[in-house]
Amino acid sequence: MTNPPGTSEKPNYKSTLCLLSKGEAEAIFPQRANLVKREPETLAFWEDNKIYERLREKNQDSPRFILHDGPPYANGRIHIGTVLNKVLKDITIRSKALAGFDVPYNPGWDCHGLPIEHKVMQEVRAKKEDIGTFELRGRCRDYALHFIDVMEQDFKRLGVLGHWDKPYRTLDPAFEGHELQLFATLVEKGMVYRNLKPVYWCPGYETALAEAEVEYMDHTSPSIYVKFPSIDVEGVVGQDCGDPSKPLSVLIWTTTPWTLPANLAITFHPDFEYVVMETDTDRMVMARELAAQVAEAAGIENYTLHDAPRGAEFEDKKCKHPFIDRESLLILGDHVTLEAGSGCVHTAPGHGHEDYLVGLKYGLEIYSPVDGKGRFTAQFPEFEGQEVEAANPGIIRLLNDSGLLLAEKKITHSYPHDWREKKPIIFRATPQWFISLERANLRDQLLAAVDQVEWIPKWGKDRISAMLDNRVEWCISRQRAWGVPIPAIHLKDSEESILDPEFIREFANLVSETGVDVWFETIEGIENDRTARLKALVEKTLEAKGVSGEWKLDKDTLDVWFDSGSSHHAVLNESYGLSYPADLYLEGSDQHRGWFQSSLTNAVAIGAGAPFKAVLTHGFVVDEEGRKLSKTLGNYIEANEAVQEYGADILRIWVASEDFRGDMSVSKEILKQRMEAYRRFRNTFRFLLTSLSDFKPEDTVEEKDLLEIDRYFHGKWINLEGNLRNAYEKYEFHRVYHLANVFCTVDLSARYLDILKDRLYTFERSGLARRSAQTVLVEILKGMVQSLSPLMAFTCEEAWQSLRRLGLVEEESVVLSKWAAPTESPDGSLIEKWDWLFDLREGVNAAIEPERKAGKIKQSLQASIDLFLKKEEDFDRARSTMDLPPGSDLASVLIVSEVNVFHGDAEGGTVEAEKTPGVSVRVIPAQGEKCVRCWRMVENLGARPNHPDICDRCLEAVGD
RNA sequence: GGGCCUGUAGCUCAGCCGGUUAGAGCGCACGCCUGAUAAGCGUGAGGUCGUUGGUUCGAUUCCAACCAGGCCCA
Repeated sequence: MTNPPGTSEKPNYKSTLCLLSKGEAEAIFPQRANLVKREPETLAFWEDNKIYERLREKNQDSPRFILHDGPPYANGRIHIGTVLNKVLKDITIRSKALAGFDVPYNPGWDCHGLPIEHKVMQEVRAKKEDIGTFELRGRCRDYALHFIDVMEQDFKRLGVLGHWDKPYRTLDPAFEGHELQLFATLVEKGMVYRNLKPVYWCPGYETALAEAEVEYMDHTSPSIYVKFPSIDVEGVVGQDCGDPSKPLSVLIWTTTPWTLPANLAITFHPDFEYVVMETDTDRMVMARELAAQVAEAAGIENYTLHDAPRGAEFEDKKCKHPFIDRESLLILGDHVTLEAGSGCVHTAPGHGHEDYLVGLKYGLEIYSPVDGKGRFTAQFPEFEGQEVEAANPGIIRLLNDSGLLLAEKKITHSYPHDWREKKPIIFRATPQWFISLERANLRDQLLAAVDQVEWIPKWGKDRISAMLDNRVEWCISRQRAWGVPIPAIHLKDSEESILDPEFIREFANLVSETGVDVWFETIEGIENDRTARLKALVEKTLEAKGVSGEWKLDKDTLDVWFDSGSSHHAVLNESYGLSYPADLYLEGSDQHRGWFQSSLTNAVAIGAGAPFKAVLTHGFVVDEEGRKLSKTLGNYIEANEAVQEYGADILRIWVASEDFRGDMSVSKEILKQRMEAYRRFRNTFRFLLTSLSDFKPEDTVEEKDLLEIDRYFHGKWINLEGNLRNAYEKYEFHRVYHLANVFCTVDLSARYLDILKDRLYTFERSGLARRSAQTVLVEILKGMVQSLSPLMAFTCEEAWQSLRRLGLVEEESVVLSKWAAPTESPDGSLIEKWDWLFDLREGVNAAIEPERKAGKIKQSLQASIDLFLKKEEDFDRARSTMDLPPGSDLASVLIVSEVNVFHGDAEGGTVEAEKTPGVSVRVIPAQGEKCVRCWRMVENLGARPNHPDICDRCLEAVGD
């Protein structure tokens, strides 16, 4: 190369370098991600080429890994929490595929239940329409199907692989059929029973209300203190409790006098201190802390308080009901508070939730002498037919007449109202269906099953065990329209509902065939083929039982947790090409109460054992301060907006980067940081790809011939890959992210690649040194792209396609690739030596810095380094590295022009290297002239007259 | 109020069975380069390890209480 005629500038030899133009580099792998545009293209590539289906086919003979999808509720677009969950599942699927498993994944949807019914009802009411259950269900179905569609698109956009063409949905006839078959088995085994339970009840509509249909509003009620005369409380309070001639009673407080007829007990707190308040006429038991309040409310001025035992001592004593010939049992409960009342709580198990629970514990009757219209029944004859609210004054009068009313006031407080009519509602015991944890040893079986499962993290086991320990029963019936019916037959002249296993099984078959709507059609008197079949089934069943007469079908539906809790039965079978049990359930930690428990209960109850071998839970998405996300707090991140703004890969990286066992923070700031990390990964891929543009598999250099530094970085990669696989194996995805990030940033970008630039650009194109580097770079790049593909699914596919165009990989998609058998672990002493050299390099860089600040040196290539090494072994290592072939020699590693090493103490002008004790560094400006081609300072430039400005090494590369 | 969980630099994470000046990457500041360039390199400043007690010769690491937050119940 010579100067072009007429110029006086030195030639720059740039065209002799192995450098790509910007355009060439862009063609290989664009620098800018443009994820929002490019990701859909990658998606189309996967879909058009049926990559997931081919993955299944390719691995069909491999061991299976079944991740059973917990069905999200189909009532809206995805949110950041759903993103978290689905991405974790996809990372799992993709990493298991890399590990060689066959990974079937059928996404599911939970379709029934109140939120949808609610939403549809609102629309119906807004239009003032009048529709029946059947019509309502049709609209609910449309609603669910619409959102399944929307969510499917959202999930796919995140890059989630799976059988989107064969999802499972709890509204599918096949699903409902399986669910009812499972239910039949439970009935057969005698696990299902009927009992009373108080629910919110709207007397106006004569219907049960869900909690979401209840609004709390101010309401004025009577506030009364009532004396329950002692039967045997005397024995507990002892002799020194005032004048024994005064009657002793237990004092209760209530704002619903009408529930007194249903009183069966009085609840004490086991740990509170109680007293006997002695007045001029009475002795009354109450909590010490509330005594003054009671006295004030009752206008009592003269009284004495006598110590009584703590609450626990009162257990099992009895009082007389104030106006019914019945006993009231004294019992204990932690729900008693000191906020108001007397500390002795009027307990009517048929009219309150906590009363119910404590009643169950003590085996009390769930008693409720109130009918569906909110009127007293014949069980309370004095007031039969009266509406309960209207009966309050009468009951108060009754108390007053018997002298058991201590005080009466009015109180305005928050009280449940019907959300439609805004009328006060009541709590009333109604017949419900239950699965008992007590029967057939179910609880013990559940706990034993829990023991067989791997809970990740481990505390999941404690959490679910504690819940099972405390759970008495599972109420599986709901008075709703949008659900799977409980197939019970009701005889007109009977209180009973019949659950017949045979009938349920045949009904289930009918459902699998024609859908569950037939039940509701029959209730509404619609006549068609299927309702005729159902009616015939009912008749046949009744006949077989020897019963006759008019019948009706019950209107109750199954709890939606029963739906999703049946998914193992409906999905993990041949119809989906799956098998039982699943290897993994992966959901948020709230599902210990929800899906994990309902699935486990249903599975164990039918004798199938736990439906999962392992259960993995993740935390919830919160903001940077650890607070929950909310639109009103302004910390809300809209999932689809984030995908549009940053791209799915950024969200995927975010999911991977945080430890999901705790809560996961998200904010714009955090996503921006993930974007920075993404850029680093992307630029590294790009640098590697462009450095390999002239490399062919046949250029591969054998391991033994690799330059030493190349062997070192190859070894570092092998170690890292092992660690990455291990992290995936343990579901520690955040370790994958952090390990890869550090490797990319430190080992590659700051060290290896920076050092390699000289070799890749200036050395002879097909010489051993350059090919040696490329050999290792291919390995690292392929491995990185593969191992990071579960995280950055889109970008890694993009990089894989670039590798394919360069002829460096075979498989059509990174999804179809597999991890190779683990490579032999690298030479430990080599690693140790070079780790030390890189520590030394930090000392050298630190020593150069002041020179740079002083303006004596700009690029490190302008420096010459003297190293003083005290230890002989250190000296030997440095010395031998100095003499390694170009590219692997110490000067190349330090990116300086010259290195001299000395054995012994430091001389003047040196800096101690911090990380390598016993080594001192002196930095001096390198002598000689700058080679215009490789930019090193060299003393013997111009060995050949026609190339006066380049060094010997460059001469070789340039040839002539 | 109860069960389970979380709390290390601005952010995301490491810190094994308690033991020398608590680490990393990002971000930030300053500087270099212009042959990864809407890139790359170097150096540096940031932490009373949620708080308070206790155990110990010694605690971020063990125990207790408390505070803040999360999930599930109530």
